[in-house]
Formats: sequence, structure tokens, C-alpha cells
Amino acid sequence: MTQFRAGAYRSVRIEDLAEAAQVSVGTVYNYYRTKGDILIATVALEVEEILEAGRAIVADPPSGAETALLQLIFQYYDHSLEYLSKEMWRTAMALSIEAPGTPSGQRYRDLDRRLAAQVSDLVAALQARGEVRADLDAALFGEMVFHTLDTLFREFVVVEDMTLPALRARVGARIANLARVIGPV
Amino acid sequence: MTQFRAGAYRSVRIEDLAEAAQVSVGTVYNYYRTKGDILIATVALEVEEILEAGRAIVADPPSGAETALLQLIFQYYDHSLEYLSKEMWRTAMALSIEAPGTPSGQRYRDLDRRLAAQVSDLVAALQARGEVRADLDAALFGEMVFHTLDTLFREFVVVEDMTLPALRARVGARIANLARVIGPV
DNA sequence: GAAAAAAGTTGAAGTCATTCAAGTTTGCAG
DNA sequence: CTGCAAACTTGAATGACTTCAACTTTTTTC
Repeated sequence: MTQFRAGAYRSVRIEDLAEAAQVSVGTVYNYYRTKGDILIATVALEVEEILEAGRAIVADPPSGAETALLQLIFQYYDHSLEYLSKEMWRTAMALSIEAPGTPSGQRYRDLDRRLAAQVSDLVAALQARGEVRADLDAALFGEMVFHTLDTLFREFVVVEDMTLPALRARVGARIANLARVIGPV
Repeated sequence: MTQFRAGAYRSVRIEDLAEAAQVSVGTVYNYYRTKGDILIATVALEVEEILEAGRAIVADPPSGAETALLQLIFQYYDHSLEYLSKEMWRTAMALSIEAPGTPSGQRYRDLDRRLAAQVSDLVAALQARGEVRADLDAALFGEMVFHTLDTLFREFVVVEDMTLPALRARVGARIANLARVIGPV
């Protein structure tokens, strides 16, 4: 993780990692199938933490659909760069798309699924409290919200100089737009 | 394009392409910066066609928000595999994320932007006809619809055995769910 | 405690994208 | 037509991931 954060993914050679771990190149390959697996393993650590923090919000969301959704989303975003660089996110995303059949690709997509489910859980909780209209399918709608926050996050890591406040503003505008139409009838 | 469609992207060597073009490896690199650029160039051809076909639908959408949105989206999906394999899509997507600064990465993302804008245009047209409530921001809402159709398409190309009808059904459920709340008040 | 099996380690070799210095062809001005 | 510049072509060299056969160490069995 230290080496991936310090320099570009491409510039980190397996030989460097092997040296840091005081083993040979072959031994690295005994524990990780590919270079990408090593990166995904570190990214997964971070996402697990993010999911854990999200559980607290879903268990006791603030009142108001817009406020509650944004609290969860901002929490995701704020945690995202704690240990990972934008480049690490980009590389992990690319790997999960390019090599979907590999264990690490599947692992990354499973984390995505769990994040989407967490958003759906929040929508369902809000609906139970009467803050979201009852005729909306909470699971499908939660997924759509996740697609949006996920896409905006992808644009954020792809544009190297976009800031976290700019990302928050963009998602804020879209959630506000939706909030207008999902209130109870 | 022939070689990329026939076998895995990885298994197509620059030397193979050079041989087919009756030039040397170095000459290939005189016309394309990287192997990925060659792929993106072929994918871009396809997306331009898809955009062109979409313009006709936006110019004269069928009545009903749900029907109109689905007609545009299904048109995208049905065209997507005409010349490109799922693996080509995956590789192009991965490249555009991994190497966002390169000309080909930017080119791919620009195509994405234009597709999103086309969906927004359709929403605006429906709004002008009174089929979508006026207090919705058409541009932002159109983008959110695009995020969903784009994410579902990514899942489609990532899961090798998901069929086109299954993809259509998935997006259909999500658009139907939205259609319930975006009608005029 | 000895033998056998399993697990772990190694680094040289293979493969392929990419680079580059040298050579070749084309276009153009006088 | 001549000479020069620009554009194009070439394929061997480079660098990095990945594989693999040989070797060591650890664990299990009897």
C-alpha cells in the first residue's frame, strides 16, 4: 500500500514489492495471482471500512430524505481518499471491469453490490418512517441513487484535479433534484 | 476490428495487426500511440453510429415518458453488440478509466458525455410536451437516467452470459419505477 | 525418529508492448 | 534535374509481468 500510494501503479515493480517484503519475485506470485490482485486487496480493506461506517448511518438516519441520503454519500466520499490515491481507485476500477472473472475482479464488484444494497437499505428505512412515498420500489430506487453516486465518484477519480467539495456539490444537486419528487404524496 | 472480435484483446499481438496490415510493428506505432488506441478507435466508430440513430428518436419521441425513454435506451443496447464483443467494450471502458489523460481515454469519455446529453435532450423534449413535471431539472435528471443505463450496460458486458433481453428487463424495471414519480403533478 | 508428503521459495526464461536509432521514400524549391 | 527536408518505415533492444522446474523447509504419518 505504501508503494502504491507513493508512486504510480505502473512504476511499482513486483521486484520492488518483493524486495520490501524480503522475498523473491516468485514468492510474491505464490501469494497473489497477479499484480492487480495486490492492489485490489488493499482497496478492499478500505471499502470494508467504508461499509462499516455506513451501517451506523443506516441504523439511525437523520430526518429528511435528502439529508439522510447525503450524509451517507458524503461519508463514503470523505473516507475514500483516506488511504487510497485517485490512481489506485482508477486502477482497481479498471481491473474489475477488464478481468471480471478473476477472484479479485469479483471481489471488487461484490463490494460495489454491498454499497448499493446499503443505499437501498437507507431508502427502505426512510420509507418505513414515511419520508419517502410508499409506491416507490426502495431497492430499485436505492440502486439508482448508488449508480449516480458511483458514476460521479468515477468521474472524480478520473479528473485528477477535481476536489472533494466539487464532488459533494455535484451529487448534492442531483439528490436535491430527486428529493423534490420522492416525498410522500 | 476483425482480430479483436475473433479473439481476446490480450491475445491479439501488435505483430499480428502489423502483419495483417502488411507493415512492420514500428509502423503501427507511427499511427497509433498504444495498443489501446487501436481498440478505442474501433469502439468510437460504433458509438458514433449509436448517437446518430438516437438523434432520430430525440427529434420525434413516442408519447409517454416511459415509452420514449425505453425506446432510446433499447436502441442503444440493441446496437451495442453489432460490431463489438463484450470483451471489447470491457477493455475500452477499462482503458478510459485507467488512462484518462490520454487522447483515446478522453475520446471515450467524451462519447459518454454526448450520450448522457442525448438522454437529457429527450427528457427536456418530454418536459416541453408536458409529459414530465416541470419542476424537475431535465439535464440533471437525464444524466441520472444515463448513469443507470450505463451502469447496467457495464454489468451486462462484465457478466459474460447475461443476455440482451435480461438487460432490457432490468433497465425496464428501473425506468418504470421512476416513471411513477416524474409525471406532471 | 525417519520417511514421505505438502508447502514454500527461487530466479532465470518466456512473452509482449513499447521505444528508438538508422535507413528509406516522398515532396518540394530553385 | 538536384539536393535537401520532411515524413515514413523498420526490427532489434528494452523493460516488466508472469511462469515454471528445481530446490528447501515444514508438517504429517507410522
